[in-house]
Amino acid sequence: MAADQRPSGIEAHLGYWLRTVSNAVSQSFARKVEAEGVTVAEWVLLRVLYDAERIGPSLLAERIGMTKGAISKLADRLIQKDLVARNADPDDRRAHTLALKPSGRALVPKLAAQADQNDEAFFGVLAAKERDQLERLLRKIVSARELKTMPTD
Amino acid sequence: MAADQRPSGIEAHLGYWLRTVSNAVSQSFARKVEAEGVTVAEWVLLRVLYDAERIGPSLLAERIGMTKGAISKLADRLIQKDLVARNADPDDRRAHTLALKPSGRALVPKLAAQADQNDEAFFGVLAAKERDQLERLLRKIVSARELKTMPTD
DNA sequence: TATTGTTATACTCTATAACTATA
DNA sequence: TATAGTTATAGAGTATAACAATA
Repeated sequence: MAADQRPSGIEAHLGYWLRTVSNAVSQSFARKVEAEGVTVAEWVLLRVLYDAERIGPSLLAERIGMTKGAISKLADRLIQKDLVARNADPDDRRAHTLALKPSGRALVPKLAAQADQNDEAFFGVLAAKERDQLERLLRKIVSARELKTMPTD
Repeated sequence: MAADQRPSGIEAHLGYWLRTVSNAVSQSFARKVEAEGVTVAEWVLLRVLYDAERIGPSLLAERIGMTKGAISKLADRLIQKDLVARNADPDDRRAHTLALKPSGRALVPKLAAQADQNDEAFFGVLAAKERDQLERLLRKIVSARELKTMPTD
């Protein structure tokens, strides 16, 4: 115990390896979808809307793990790109919903294909069994901490 | 093959899980070291300097996986905080080196302890064997791609 | 008063590229 | 010309907090 007084190095932390790989994967994906004019965070939002049909910023924020303010800004950009529409909620006049426009809906499969490719490029070096392991371990951490990526507000 | 035409969802990608966990770990760490007045990137730089003694921005950039410009800005902040010193290189008058000041050297073990704590908080739910597995898988991806986190220039 | 959502502000991280000073 | 490093600019992502409208 007294033998090693040196502070633990960067590489001693799983968090470091995670950050290294995650940054590389996200940046590579960002470059891939840059041509379509969207960012990583925008892709996530678009993909969620694809399934959700229409959903309000608050619920969306909770689901994606962002603050309401961040969703607002993101939505603004996507609306400006004509990919998403912001609609009034007839029941609650404070509330709004977000939904894909046809151009946005058409874009999602293209982005999904690029996400598939990107995943393959990075995780293709792992055997199928190893990929399952990796996913299992990551999910285990997520569910243990009830992660939503970020504090929701 | 024709059965599933839906674009793959967010959760189908390992990159998504990686990003979720990585962001949470990094943000948690950022909050922890906020009290010491440093950021995650600054911690990495400080820790590398702790071992390297003195090293120039270019080599540093390559080692950490950042651009020279990013290192410059980071160094400026650390110098302003009196944690790091910038010294002229006697051999090549274009070159500089960076080195920890005593206050910076004293800070590293504290930060390392918090990094240890943070790692434990997230990865403590995994068994020792699982942690080894996770590290092995991440390292495998890193070495397969010769990752340096970011394009170096 | 509490809630929904927007807006304003600020800071980190990153990139690209222009620039300075050497070599 | 090439290299070491800085500086300038810009945009994404995030947070916090103030604010307006409505409940």
